[in-house]
Amino acid sequence: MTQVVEPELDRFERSRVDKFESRRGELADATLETLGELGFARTSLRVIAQRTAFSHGVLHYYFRDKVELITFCVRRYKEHCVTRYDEVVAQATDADELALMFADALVVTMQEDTAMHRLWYDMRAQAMFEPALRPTVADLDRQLEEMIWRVVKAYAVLGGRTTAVPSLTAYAVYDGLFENCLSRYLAGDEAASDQLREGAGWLITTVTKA
Amino acid sequence: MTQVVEPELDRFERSRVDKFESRRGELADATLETLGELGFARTSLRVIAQRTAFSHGVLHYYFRDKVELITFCVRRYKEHCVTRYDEVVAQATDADELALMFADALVVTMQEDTAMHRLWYDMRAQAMFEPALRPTVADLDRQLEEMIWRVVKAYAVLGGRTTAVPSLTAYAVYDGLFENCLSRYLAGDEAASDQLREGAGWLITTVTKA
DNA sequence: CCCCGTCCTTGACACCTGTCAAGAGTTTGT
DNA sequence: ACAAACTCTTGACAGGTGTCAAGGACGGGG
Repeated sequence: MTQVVEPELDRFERSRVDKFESRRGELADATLETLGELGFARTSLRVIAQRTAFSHGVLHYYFRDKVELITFCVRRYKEHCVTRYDEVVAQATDADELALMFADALVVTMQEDTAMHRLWYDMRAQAMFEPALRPTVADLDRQLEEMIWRVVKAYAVLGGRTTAVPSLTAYAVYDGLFENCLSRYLAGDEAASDQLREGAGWLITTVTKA
Repeated sequence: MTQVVEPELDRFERSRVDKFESRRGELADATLETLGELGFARTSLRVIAQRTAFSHGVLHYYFRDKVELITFCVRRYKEHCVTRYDEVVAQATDADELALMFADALVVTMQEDTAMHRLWYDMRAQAMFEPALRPTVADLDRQLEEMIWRVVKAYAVLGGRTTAVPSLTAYAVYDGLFENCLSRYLAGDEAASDQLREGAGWLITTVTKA
């Protein structure tokens, strides 16, 4: 009996859950888009809903409250960007090539995913005031640190070098460079991209040593 | 006639203006305190006034609107911190001493002026979304860059070295390190101070070269 | 003494926020 | 075809926001 009925229910249940999750994702994407454009403080549920085919009430059908919606969005965003440079690491055959490809990848993502990066820096700043955001931010920060560290280690291995600083420090300086350039890029500074490229190239030689 | 009356009026006018400016400063200090504690998004005029001896209406007597209040506060804050390390530069007699004193000064200000630094990072993130804030933030950013650059140049001169990167890059990496450590310090990470000290010591040797 | 300018309070305004209950509309199972 | 479950809309709520006009309190000059 259970062998016959349960799979039926499972399939059924799964499709229902899938649909639910799919709509959650749809709403989360609209939320991310709005957050990236307006920033944390200026984004309201009504404005988010305005960018979907639905009305503002639907957000409370799919998410308990604003906090759950936003944490869901951040986790979704995380998956998009936390392995961004892994294929660069995989493809590069020597240290110099890796350095160039990595610097280029940084520039490209700064130019293409500008709004999402800006949102990330906004969220991290908000986390300094709102302890509720800290676990999520700290988790994402750690993953970004590991991502940078994979690049640095790969560069060291390919170039026969060793790392010169802890991964935390390496991440911090790369992040500072990126944030600085992003800020200038947003303000219309044409030189920001080149500064990022050159800064990244210089950094990878200094966080490692012969 | 004019020689007699005008100075009287001037003195009179000056004392009136002085009182006005003094109260503006008083209100701005309360505003800064509140901003540092609550952050940009969560600070309202009523909460600010609650921290003074006055009611919320007084803010519109001394400031045209919220934007003028906040820009006034930021310029006031700027003066406090933009020459913070100049005496370190003046006192140090050799490169190693300068490096140690600078690193210590960074740690001390992170620990003592935590709220103000947090506010600064908040404001800079908000400026990415609000073009109205960008001129003020860009101006302060440039002054901070110059402040760091004075330290780096002094280190280079004392140690018989030359600078290895543009001042923009030097500032960006120092800033990234500081922001990262501040964030961890706020979250209660005991190691943040040491990480900042060591990171700063390492950085000053890498943004210069023999 | 009274008046007038300065300083500050009070109370209101229009608007926006997150939240949620009540109920439509739609799909699904029987 | 009927009923039940799911999906979504509507409208309201309590509270918060920046802003400003009206007016009270105070103090020095006529």
